[in-house]
Amino acid sequence: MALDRQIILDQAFVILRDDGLAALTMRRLATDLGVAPGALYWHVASKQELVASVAELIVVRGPRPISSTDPTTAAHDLRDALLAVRDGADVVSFALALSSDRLEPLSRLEMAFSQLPAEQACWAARAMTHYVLGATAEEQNRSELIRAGILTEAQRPNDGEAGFEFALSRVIDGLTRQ
Amino acid sequence: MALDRQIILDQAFVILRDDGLAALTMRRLATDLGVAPGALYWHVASKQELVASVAELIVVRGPRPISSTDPTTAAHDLRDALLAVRDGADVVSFALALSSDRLEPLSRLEMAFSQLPAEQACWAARAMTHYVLGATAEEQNRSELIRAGILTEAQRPNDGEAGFEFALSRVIDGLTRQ
DNA sequence: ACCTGAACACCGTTCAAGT
DNA sequence: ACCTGAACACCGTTCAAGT
Repeated sequence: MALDRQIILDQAFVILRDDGLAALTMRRLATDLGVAPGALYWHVASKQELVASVAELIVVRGPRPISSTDPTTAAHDLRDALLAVRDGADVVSFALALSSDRLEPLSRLEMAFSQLPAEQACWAARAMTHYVLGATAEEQNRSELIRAGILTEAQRPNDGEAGFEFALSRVIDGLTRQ
Repeated sequence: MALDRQIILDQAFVILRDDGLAALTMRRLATDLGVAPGALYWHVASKQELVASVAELIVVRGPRPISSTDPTTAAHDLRDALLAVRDGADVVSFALALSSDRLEPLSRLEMAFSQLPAEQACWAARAMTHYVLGATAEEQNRSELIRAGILTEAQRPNDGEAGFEFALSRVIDGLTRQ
């Protein structure tokens, strides 16, 4: 009882945030909710659909709402939202292919490039999203591998922050120049 | 018999190229090679390590070797190598976090930005790689979802090629400008 | 309408035992 | 040294049957 779609999504978000994608199984989710695994399928079509919905939560519940006016701010907002959840970038990457429309904070992102013709603004927003997702995914995947004892802390390139800032400003410069 | 590491990697590459990441299981691989699943573990440490090694093959066996002089050419070379294998972008993305050193065609990519100071050249090469990986992964994931009947052909944004070209030239402009 | 119990068809990995 | 057989501890998903 008391089981509904929203409760399932909330708990899935918590599992992902705290324990990562490998821990987000239908069985673990069911156990946490005190229910049989099959019960979930009354409220959710499949694990794929569930993960896509959790991706929406990641992007919506970030530390700051994603700016729709300034590209640099928006990129940082997105990045911080991804970093707040383990494997956040991988999850949002996947959801982007499945249902880019439903990730509305990301589709609104083209408004930050409104100085460009509409079509180019869309392309620019997507390119910036791909860059942020790619860079953040590499970082997070590395963190997971370190946590699993497969990589050592020393193998992490310590340029992380500075490299991201440098490339981000250059990429945005290129995308917005006339 | 006649089983060795290279034969395993070759067959894994073929499975991935033709049938995608979901089909690349240790059991399918063993069956194709006419061997018991356990036998693979004499030659390969884990599935993770195997997939990382296959990522190397993807990048090395592309239609054209990846240019180490011109960024635009290099980006297209990389993209075409990824597109030649189902789920190629996802696999290389993962391998990048695990062992960026071993993907030598990608680490050589910073030579295409040798006009920049060494540190910035490295950052620029990585940023371009992240962009190409992100853009290609979205495309390929969408293809997989269409093949699975979850998405329809109509839901694919038809701007694909033009959007990639536009953003790529802008991104490279930004990364290489003084 | 909503959930349980139990099954189906899979996974990656390990390891004694064989050759 | 290299492989088999068989198991272990999992998966996602389905579906009759219960309430």
